[in-house]
Amino acid sequence: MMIYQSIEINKNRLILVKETLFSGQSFMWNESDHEGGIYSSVIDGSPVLIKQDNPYSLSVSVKKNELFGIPVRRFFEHYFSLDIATNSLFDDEFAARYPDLAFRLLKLQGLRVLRQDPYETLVTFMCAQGIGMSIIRRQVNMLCRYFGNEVRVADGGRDTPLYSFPAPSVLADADPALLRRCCNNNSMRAGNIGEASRLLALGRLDLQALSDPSLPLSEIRTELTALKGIGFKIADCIALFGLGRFDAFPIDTHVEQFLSSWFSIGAHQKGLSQKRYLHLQEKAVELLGESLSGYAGHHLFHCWRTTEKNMKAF
DNA sequence: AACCAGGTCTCAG
DNA sequence: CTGAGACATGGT
Repeated sequence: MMIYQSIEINKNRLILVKETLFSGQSFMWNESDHEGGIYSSVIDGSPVLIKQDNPYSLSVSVKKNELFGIPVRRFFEHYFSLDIATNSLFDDEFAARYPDLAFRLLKLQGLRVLRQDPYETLVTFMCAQGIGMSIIRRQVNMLCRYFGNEVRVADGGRDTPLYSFPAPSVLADADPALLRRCCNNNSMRAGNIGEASRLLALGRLDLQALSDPSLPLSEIRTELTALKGIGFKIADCIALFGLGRFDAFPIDTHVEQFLSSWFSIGAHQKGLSQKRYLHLQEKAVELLGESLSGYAGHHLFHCWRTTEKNMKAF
């Protein structure tokens, strides 16, 4: 018997975005014109169905009363970061300086950055080096398929198998050849993910401790970049998407492009050295404000990809 | 057919 | 500290 919970959200238009669905494990809200989107995932070992009933509300189906010991409704309010006012990510000064952009961003007020599982986020972004979203998604899907646990869920009429994201101890002991296949045949990446998983399984690295909101971002970055395969960008992504640090501002190839194109930040050089990365980040935070720069940056990221690069929705 | 994808590491200068 | 090359493969 499925327990059916309903969540209503502000008066924003909201739709599930599939573009950022790396795995079926993680996703984001987005504005869109169609309704009725349905999304399935495995959270805390349980199959979860999330459905858009109308532009203003979602419904969540899950067999449990609680996820991670938190009542389901409250969990999803946290998961979808409903505590964040997405209509004030960009202030009046920003709107005055960039009126056209501010207008375009209005449509994205439904875009929500999720508070996702730290380990899942870490592995997912370790899979995201210099390749397209489709390959990233495939890697994470394969990791779940081969190393996660299967759960079944009634999706409308049919019975679809879902797979949980594997625990650190599982990837820590994974068969190297199979792990490499799941990592786009990149043995270096597979090795790095295995090594990071081993450190976590052994307790040498504690992502829970890194979730402490009082930690300075620089300290989080220092801890994460100590791992092979994690540089500034991925460390900041883990902080933003996996540690709930909406003040973390990752700079990838798209962000670098819009910083230059829209805001004339860092226009004259190319290549992202560590020094330049920190410089661009400082300028971006100056522009977007300290506390939610990463959240705002994600709105800009999405706006750039959809309205300037004309990339597909998923 | 090139070139770009949610980069990072290594190694030379 | 900076720059070039390797890593790998699907999309446009």
